[in-house]
Amino acid sequence: MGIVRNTKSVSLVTDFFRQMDGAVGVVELVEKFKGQMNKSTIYRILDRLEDEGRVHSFLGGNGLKHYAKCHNCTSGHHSDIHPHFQCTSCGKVECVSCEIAIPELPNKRIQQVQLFLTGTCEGCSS
Amino acid sequence: MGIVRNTKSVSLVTDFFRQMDGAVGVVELVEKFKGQMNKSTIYRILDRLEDEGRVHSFLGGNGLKHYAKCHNCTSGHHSDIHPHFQCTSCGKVECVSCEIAIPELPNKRIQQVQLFLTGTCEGCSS
DNA sequence: TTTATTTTTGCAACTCAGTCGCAATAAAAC
DNA sequence: GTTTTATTGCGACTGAGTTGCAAAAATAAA
Ligand SMILES: [Mn+2]
Ligand SMILES: [Mn+2]
Ligand SMILES: [Zn+2]
Ligand SMILES: [Zn+2]
Repeated sequence: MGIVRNTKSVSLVTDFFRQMDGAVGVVELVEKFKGQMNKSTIYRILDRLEDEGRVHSFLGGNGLKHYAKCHNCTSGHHSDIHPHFQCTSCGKVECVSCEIAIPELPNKRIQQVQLFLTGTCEGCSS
Repeated sequence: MGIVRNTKSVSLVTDFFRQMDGAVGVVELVEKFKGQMNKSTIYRILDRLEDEGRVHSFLGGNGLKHYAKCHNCTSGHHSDIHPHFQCTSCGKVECVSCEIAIPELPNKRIQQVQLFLTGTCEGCSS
C-alpha cells in the first residue's frame, strides 16, 4: 500500500502539493490536470498518497473532498489533526495549525473531531 | 417563503420531527417515506421547514445532508449553532447542546463554525 | 538489454445524492 | 363552487465519486 511506482502522473500531483501551501478540492485538481491525466487517476493517486501519509483529506463546507499535504505523518498513521478554514471572499481553503478544543460530553466517547471554519482571510479583510 | 400550505406530505414530515429527537439523514427520510411522497418533495419540504426556522441542516461525516428540529429559531434566522455527533456503533446522529470553542486566529474573521464529532454513544458504550 | 511480472492508467460505464422544468393536483382565498 | 396560487410527482438531468477491464508503463528478473 502506498506509492510504489514513480509515474508521470504521480510526479505531477506531488509536485503540485510541494508548491501548494493550502488545501485544494479534488474538483479543482481534476480541472487543473485536465488533459494531463484522467479523473480516476487523480482520485486514485490521492488515495495512495493519503495511505502513505503524504497528504490528508477532509470534506469542505460543501461536502466535497479536499486534500492538503501532511507534515509529520507516516505511512498508515495520520497525526496532524487540525481545523480547516475557507475564506468566503476568495474561496481559499487552508489548514489551521491550532488545537481543537474537544468538548466533554457525558457518557460519550469522542474518537474523531472535524472542525470546519468559514470566514474572511487575512488578504481579504484588509 | 416558508411553509404556507398544510399538505399531507408536510404533516407527515413535521410529525416525524415532532417525535424524532435526534438528527436524520435525508437519504433515510427518502427511504422512510418511499411510497408516501416523492424524493423531490422531501427535499423541498425540508428546504421550506429550514427557511421557517423549524429544522436546521448540516452535513454528516460522510458529507450527506442531515436535518434536526430547531429549538429557539425563527423564520429567517437560525440561532441554534452547535456540534453534531455520530455514533460509529449504532449510527445514530444527534445534536449536541454545548458551546463550540471558537479558536482565535490571527488576521482571520471567523463567521461560521461546523463541528462534527464521531465516537461511541451512551447506549453503545455500556 | 530483453523479457517477465506487477502496478498504474484511460476509458467508459456506472452509482448515488441532489436539482429542475413542467404539467397535474391540492390548498386556500374569494 | 370557482379562481388563484402553492405544492407535488415524475422523469430527466447534473456532478462527484467509483469500478471493471484491457492497454500501457514501471520495476524486477534474467
Ligand atoms: Mn489539513
Ligand atoms: Mn443540530
Ligand atoms: Zn480570502
Ligand atoms: Zn450508539
